[in-house]
Amino acid sequence: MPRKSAKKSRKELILDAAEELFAEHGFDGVKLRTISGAAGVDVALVNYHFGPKRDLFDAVLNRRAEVLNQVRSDALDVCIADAPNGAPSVEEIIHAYLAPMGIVQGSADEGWRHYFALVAYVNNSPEFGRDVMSQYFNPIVTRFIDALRNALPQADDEALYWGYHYLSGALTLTMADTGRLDTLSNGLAKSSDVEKGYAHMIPFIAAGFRAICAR
Amino acid sequence: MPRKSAKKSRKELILDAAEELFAEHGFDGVKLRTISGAAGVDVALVNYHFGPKRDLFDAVLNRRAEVLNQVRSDALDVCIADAPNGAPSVEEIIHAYLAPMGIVQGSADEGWRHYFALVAYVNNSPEFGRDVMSQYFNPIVTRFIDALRNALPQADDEALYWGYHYLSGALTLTMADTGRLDTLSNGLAKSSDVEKGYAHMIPFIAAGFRAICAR
DNA sequence: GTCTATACGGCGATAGAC
DNA sequence: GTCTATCGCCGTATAGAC
Repeated sequence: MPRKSAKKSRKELILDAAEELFAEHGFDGVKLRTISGAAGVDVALVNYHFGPKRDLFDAVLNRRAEVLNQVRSDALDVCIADAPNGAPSVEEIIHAYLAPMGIVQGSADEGWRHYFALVAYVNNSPEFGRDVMSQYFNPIVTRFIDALRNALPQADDEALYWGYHYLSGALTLTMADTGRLDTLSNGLAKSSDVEKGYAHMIPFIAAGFRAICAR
Repeated sequence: MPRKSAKKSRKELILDAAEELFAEHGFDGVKLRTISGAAGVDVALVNYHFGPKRDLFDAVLNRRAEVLNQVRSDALDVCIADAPNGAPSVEEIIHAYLAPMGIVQGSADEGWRHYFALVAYVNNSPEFGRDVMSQYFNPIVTRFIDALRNALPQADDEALYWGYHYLSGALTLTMADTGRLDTLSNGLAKSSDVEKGYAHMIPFIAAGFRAICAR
């Protein structure tokens, strides 16, 4: 078992290539031959390791989902533990929810950036959005909504869910990193500037939650 | 030329079918044969009317883009005209930006619902997000950002663009209507309930803009 | 257990004959 | 406008080499 930067197995190389290509072109926009070519392996090896194409797609999603959930869960634990009477502010909760995005900075691994773009694709997809997102992320999202409910005592539950929906949309468009923001703003705002994207997002979303959850 | 509900031309039937299928499965997820089958015409007729597949995709986007831009532009004009000293509030501007969504209610035409889902797909796509969205919507978006700048005098321009980015993400996920919100909330919030989705969105986004544009 | 060479049945978009 | 042909490539299966 490769502990640290041991040379990657071919199985991992396939996952890396699939991750990047699925994120950029979607499930149907990628041919298995393109993936195998990018990974430098034979086409048949993909089928050997993962079976049909759809199973490869799931394997890609699966690989980092657990890590992602753990990072978020830990961040939420910490912010609850640090808060007076265990009730962190809305800002602190949103900050914890965005914590995994810090991985993308500071890490030389491009894989996470591709993975987030893939999640953005999945989240907005009518084909996969409901089932796949629910399968991997519902438990952790529910934890965050519980924390938000606690921080906003007068919140109407329906408004809370809509608020999360807006947060989810804003976040995934940012993760998709399409470059449109750059074009629109003539380079003033850069969609690749994740740090700024997330920094502005915390007060923006927190204020939104307060606005619709006040009574 | 069919003025009102004259029977649809086969060209329009093809556009209708393509609109729905592209919205649901993305560009690569749809076969021309599926489109022609759904439209009840021969495959070759698609190529005859529109040329290659990509041109059909553009034709679908094009068809309603002008109407959409006009509706938004008119709504903005009205809200500027109605406002004291021509300076509408942030809420009023967001409301105008969401105006076209009213089309989807009150209209029996399912086409608009499919079109909005298609725009959601395009907006989040790394392949099309930058160029296609800019091509069709940059002018109108710039008008709205100008209005927002006017409503938020202390606004930093970069923050303004990020704010629009979050609005865009929240809106397109709502338009994508993936049904995830229903699953997540156990049916308490319904992603098909566009009226509620947009009603909450106005105060949510307006508060967000105020928060990051205050000094 | 890992991997490669090869093959195959099917269907993709498109163009040319009519 | 329509019908038919074409050519290439798609995902997948398998037999067998390391």
